Amino acid sequence: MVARIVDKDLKRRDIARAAMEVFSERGFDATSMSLVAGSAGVGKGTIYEYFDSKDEMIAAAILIWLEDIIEGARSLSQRIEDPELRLRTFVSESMAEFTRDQSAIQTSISVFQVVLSNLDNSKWSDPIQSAFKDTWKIIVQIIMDGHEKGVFNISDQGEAEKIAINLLAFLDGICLHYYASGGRFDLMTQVDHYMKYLLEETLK
Amino acid sequence: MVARIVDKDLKRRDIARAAMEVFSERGFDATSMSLVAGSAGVGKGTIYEYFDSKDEMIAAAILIWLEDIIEGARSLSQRIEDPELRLRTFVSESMAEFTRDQSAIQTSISVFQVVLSNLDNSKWSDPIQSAFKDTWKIIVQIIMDGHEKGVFNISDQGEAEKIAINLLAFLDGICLHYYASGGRFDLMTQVDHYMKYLLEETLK
DNA sequence: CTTGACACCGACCGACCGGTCGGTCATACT
DNA sequence: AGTATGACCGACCGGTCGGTCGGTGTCAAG
Repeated sequence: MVARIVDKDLKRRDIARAAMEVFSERGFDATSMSLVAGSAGVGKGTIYEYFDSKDEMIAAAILIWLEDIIEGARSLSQRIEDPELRLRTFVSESMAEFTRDQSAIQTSISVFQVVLSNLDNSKWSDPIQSAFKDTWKIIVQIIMDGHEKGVFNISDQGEAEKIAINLLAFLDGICLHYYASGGRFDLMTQVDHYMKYLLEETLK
Repeated sequence: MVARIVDKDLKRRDIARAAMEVFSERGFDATSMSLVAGSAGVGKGTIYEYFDSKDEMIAAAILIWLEDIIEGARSLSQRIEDPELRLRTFVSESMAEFTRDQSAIQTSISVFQVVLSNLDNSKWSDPIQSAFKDTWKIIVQIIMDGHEKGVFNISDQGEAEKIAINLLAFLDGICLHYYASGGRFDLMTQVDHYMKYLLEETLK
């Protein structure tokens, strides 16, 4: 009765991963589903066995991609006791993907494109927005933890939340500029510059 | 002999302005040329009397839009002697467009989409990149001027350049996050927070 | 071997879009 | 009035893309 059973969820992730790769190379709108199918090594029809539409697919792919990065950075930094080093680690680990190879930045550009262009369709963008919010919460948590340990000097949680927003904004902005400028400056130098003043001045 | 002569350049700007409005509402790829034509109150064919292609049009529209903002902020801030206030004014005036109404932010999202997705075609993105670079140069100039006047304390021009890159990255990033979050925080509060530490700590 | 459930596929379809082009209209010169 | 010219237009075309659907291969149970 039961024919061959494949791990639906695993295959979904495999296709999503391949899709992210092509989308990041050519951009969302410029990438056809046939191309995604070819890159994933499946037929176009098969994709629609695993995803409802092109939009749903890219949204799912982005979510998987984000979760991987955030979870990686979170789990790695959480093992560190010193709040200052923990914050540094979380930031540098979040950026590690981007310093390793250019294509990750192109991927994040696609993410922005999709999140921003499909904003009206909250069905897809809500989970992605909530992934961004998770990152924000982690940073606030790290700062508040450092505050309780007496390492970071801030007035209240509201201050920590503002700092976290600005840090995230800066990180996204610097990636964007790095990419838009064609890599004409050193990414990590700029991040270090920001972190230096954040840790040595703002949080002291 | 000579029939009716219209101001080609003026009309080009009018169409470009209308185009920017539609693109910012629906996104670049999702906006057809017919729609642009309708919004600009001209026929589709007429658009091609003033622009070579859809790409060329959005690139020109972006350039016009950027130049307006930068020139406005530059001319207004340049009349101010005090370097600190001049920098504050340049920043707040650059952001003024965005605080006035949401649609400007949507517009800037379109800008990013286009600049980033068409990067390989340097023909269109070069002038836009150079407009970004102009803004960067203005900020560096303001900081260096303040340094020479003994108001800003920095080590060298390299430091000023790093600060300018980070400031620009932050401004772009915060606009993006503001839009992506659906306006869930106060834009100018966050900008003030950044400027406060920039002026009171980093540049002191 | 037969059967049937299931994963998989790619030819096909209809909608849409960027760009063109032949023609119209208004103007201004003769 | 006649006519030349530039501005304007929208029906049309070639091509593309997201999504569908009927069919094929395969594996396991009977």
